[in-house]
Amino acid sequence: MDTPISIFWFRRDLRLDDNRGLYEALSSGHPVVPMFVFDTSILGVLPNNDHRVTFIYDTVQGLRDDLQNHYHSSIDLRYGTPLEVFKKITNDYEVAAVYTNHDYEPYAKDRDQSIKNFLDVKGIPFYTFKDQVIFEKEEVIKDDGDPYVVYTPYMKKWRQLFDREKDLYNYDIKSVGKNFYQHTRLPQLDLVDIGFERSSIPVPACDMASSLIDHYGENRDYPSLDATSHLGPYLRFGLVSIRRMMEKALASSEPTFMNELIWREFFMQILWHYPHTVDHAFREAYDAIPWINNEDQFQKWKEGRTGYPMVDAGMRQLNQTGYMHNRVRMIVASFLCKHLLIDWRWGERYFAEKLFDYDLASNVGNWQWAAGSGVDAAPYFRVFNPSTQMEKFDPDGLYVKRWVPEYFGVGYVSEMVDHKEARERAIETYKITLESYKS
DNA sequence: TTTTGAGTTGTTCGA
DNA sequence: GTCGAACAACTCAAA
Repeated sequence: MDTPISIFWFRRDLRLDDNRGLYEALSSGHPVVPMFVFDTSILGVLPNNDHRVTFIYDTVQGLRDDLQNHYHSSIDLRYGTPLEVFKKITNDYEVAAVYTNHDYEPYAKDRDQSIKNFLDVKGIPFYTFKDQVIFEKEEVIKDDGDPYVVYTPYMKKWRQLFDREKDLYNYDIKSVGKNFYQHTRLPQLDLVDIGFERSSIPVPACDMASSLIDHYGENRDYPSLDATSHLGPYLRFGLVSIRRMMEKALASSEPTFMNELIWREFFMQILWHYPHTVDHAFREAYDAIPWINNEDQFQKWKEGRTGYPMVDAGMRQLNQTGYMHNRVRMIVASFLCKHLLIDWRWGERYFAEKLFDYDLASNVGNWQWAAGSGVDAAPYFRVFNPSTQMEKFDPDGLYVKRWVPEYFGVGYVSEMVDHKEARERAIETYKITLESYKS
């Protein structure tokens, strides 16, 4: 084809509405070919019935339908490494420019740099935009230019900047939608074509009702109420826009929900500034902790057979649904790191395998928080008591009953470790490690 | 440079 | 059952 076109490359922004990079592409003059790459370097390590892949696949199909029905266009689906795909696609089309949105993870940064280098040689501009956060990279920093590593001052500065700028512009493509490349017939890719089969685990439905946000702070800690939004997967893959979510959060006088959105950006900027925290403690000394890393115990934790009902309920919910209530995530994480003295990276990797809303920055940030090794982390001597947590946050046992019914009947396993002993062992281990590290 | 106040989400113990 | 203090010490942010 010899008509010059622009490519819009979808990544973690799988929506047509209020998608900045897409809007910029459509406003640029050339017809826009939307494209998605099923990246073999990411897919290669996943089981062939991975539930996130099914979710992404269905979402992309939804985009395809919308493009067809509303814009007489389609989406160009590709399979391979991004570099292979760009080599091919620059032969298939006369590409005038490539548009996409910023992506901040270490892999994504390298990937985009290599694509930029490739396109540079061909003289094709590569335009990228901020879209998945309100503030990125170095936009929220201290007066001396350093990044924040404590949440509260970061949040205050974030809100200060937000109050001043409050840029919740809606990148509405209605007026430029005619600039999609007009082609309704592009080859279809089925799940089997990318080496996958359909997962039986459905994505949790998303709830952003104002009533939920208004009572977020008071209800969110009770897993049986299910009073959280399940927004995670939708934000993770960009089915919803952060600007629209922030608008909703802003409409409520209850600050807790918005704080959660700010935590997301806090951890993203931490990962941006300190990429080594992906597999190293933010606080160096904590890398010296002599983890016990008992494989059998790890297995019991994964399967939800620890003998602590709150821990087991959480792990079973995770295994069966790809989701775990936030309160319970803290409990199981604390249990793994402190009670079992198993390396937080093991837990982090397991969550990565299972969570629908898995996001590298948040997952690493929160696991390091639980382990005590991260930014603004829980102090090491703070050990969650899984029984007390159940009394406080699942007083009627409704959550536990749902996932661990035998706890109220017969056949429930006994506690794999004694709480008091495990707690003392954890505090002692941390204490000795940190003391010897100093000297 | 120095100082000061503060820091997501807890638990245990003793009064 | 309820309440407040101790836990243990450090680092960060900002004045």
